Amino acid sequence: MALNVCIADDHPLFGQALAGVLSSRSNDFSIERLATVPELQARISRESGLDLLLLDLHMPGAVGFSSLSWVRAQRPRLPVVVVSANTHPETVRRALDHGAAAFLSKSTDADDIEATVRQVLAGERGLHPHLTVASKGETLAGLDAAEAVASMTAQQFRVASMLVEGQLNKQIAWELGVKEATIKAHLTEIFRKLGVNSRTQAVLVLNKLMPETSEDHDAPPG
Amino acid sequence: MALNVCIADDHPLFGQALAGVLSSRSNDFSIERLATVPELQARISRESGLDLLLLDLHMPGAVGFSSLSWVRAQRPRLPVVVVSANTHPETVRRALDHGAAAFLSKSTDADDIEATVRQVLAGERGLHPHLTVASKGETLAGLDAAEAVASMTAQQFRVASMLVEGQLNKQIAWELGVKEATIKAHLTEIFRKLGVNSRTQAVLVLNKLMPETSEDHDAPPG
DNA sequence: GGCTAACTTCGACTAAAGTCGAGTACGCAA
DNA sequence: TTGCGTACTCGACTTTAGTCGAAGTTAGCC
Repeated sequence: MALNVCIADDHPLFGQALAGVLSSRSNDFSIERLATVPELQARISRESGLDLLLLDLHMPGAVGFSSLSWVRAQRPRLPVVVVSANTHPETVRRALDHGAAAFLSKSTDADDIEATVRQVLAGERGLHPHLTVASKGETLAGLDAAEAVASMTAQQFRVASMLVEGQLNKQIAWELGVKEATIKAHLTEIFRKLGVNSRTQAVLVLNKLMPETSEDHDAPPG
Repeated sequence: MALNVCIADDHPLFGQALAGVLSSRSNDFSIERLATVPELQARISRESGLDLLLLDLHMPGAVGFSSLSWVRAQRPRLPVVVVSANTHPETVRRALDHGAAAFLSKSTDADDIEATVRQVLAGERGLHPHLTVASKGETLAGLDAAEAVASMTAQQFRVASMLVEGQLNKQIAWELGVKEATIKAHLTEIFRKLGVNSRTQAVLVLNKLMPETSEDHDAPPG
């Protein structure tokens, strides 16, 4: 008996390649393809024995994990493999939190894709070994840097602002009227809050939140 | 005589599909594929008559438009078609600013891909009608840095790429198989080309030129 | 007053970054 | 061949960055 696999992806070439990988390796697979969220909704509502869904998170009409959440609610027993180009650990974790059976990077090669699909069809729930998942605790690595900035004291914020302007500790110390050792101590604390361990990494994180702070360093966060 | 087309994309399935589209429609195409920036650097440095390069912006080792800038500097007469899943008008405009001959969305279907490739090979420089370009309102300060990046040697480029990932000199040295002193010497030269005098400032300049791969567009389910 | 907690400051020390000069290797032109 | 330029490499040295422990300050609280 054939296994019914549905591929939901709006990239024609990729979807076709994905279908090709599966169909070329076995006659077991009966494959259908969808390219939009409305199509997906119609298909899922129809309830005709799907065995597996390969779901792209970024289809037209989909926002974040909305399509995954919806499918999981409609068909709790239908295994869903999320396929995404974004393999950020946080994204992977959230996909699994939302009930994905597995997570495939779009960079995965044919062999690994087939292996993952077969594992999921066999009832296994696992992660591709190449991927990493952010634990719920270490979320500060991502955009939650904003939280870190918000937790800074006024003086730390000033130091951070001058840091992302590329100033030396010596210059920052002069402007704030303290010794260089003091700036270093502030920076150590800033690094801790940002979850980094070097000035370079801190600059990279902060630069996303503070693209260009002007001359004014007197505005600590609320 | 065959047309030598090089596909640089780290997604095995997509790259394969792309190659399939071209080779299945004509015998004119001689196609090679690369999956990483180092491979690309080696191939471009080798100089053996390529007619067209299809370049994915988000390959491992590439940050932003760095790979495009570098290729354009090395081979000004080699037409480069940028292939990207990110079709934001600003991204499209900057790709063209950096010398891309055309811009293809990864959602483009086979017919349009073939048409675009043939147009570019025929010497035309145009944009896929489905795409829009951001108006040239803001002149990116990054274009100065783009020049600097373009003037970098292959090794300097590798060092710069790892620099903007927040790696220590020690780590960069280990990955490139040289002593830390060598990395420091490269960095001194990189700083000179960028017109800065510290690692922090270099990161800030390079980070504008390389606006970082879109990390996370996801929102919690609502 | 005595106590706690958060913020700030700093010195001494270790680690990393950055500069300078020099040596090697390769291609290229006279 | 010799000579020249470029890219790459490295060691020795100076400067900057970063950690750790500790102390002064302020405010609130019993």
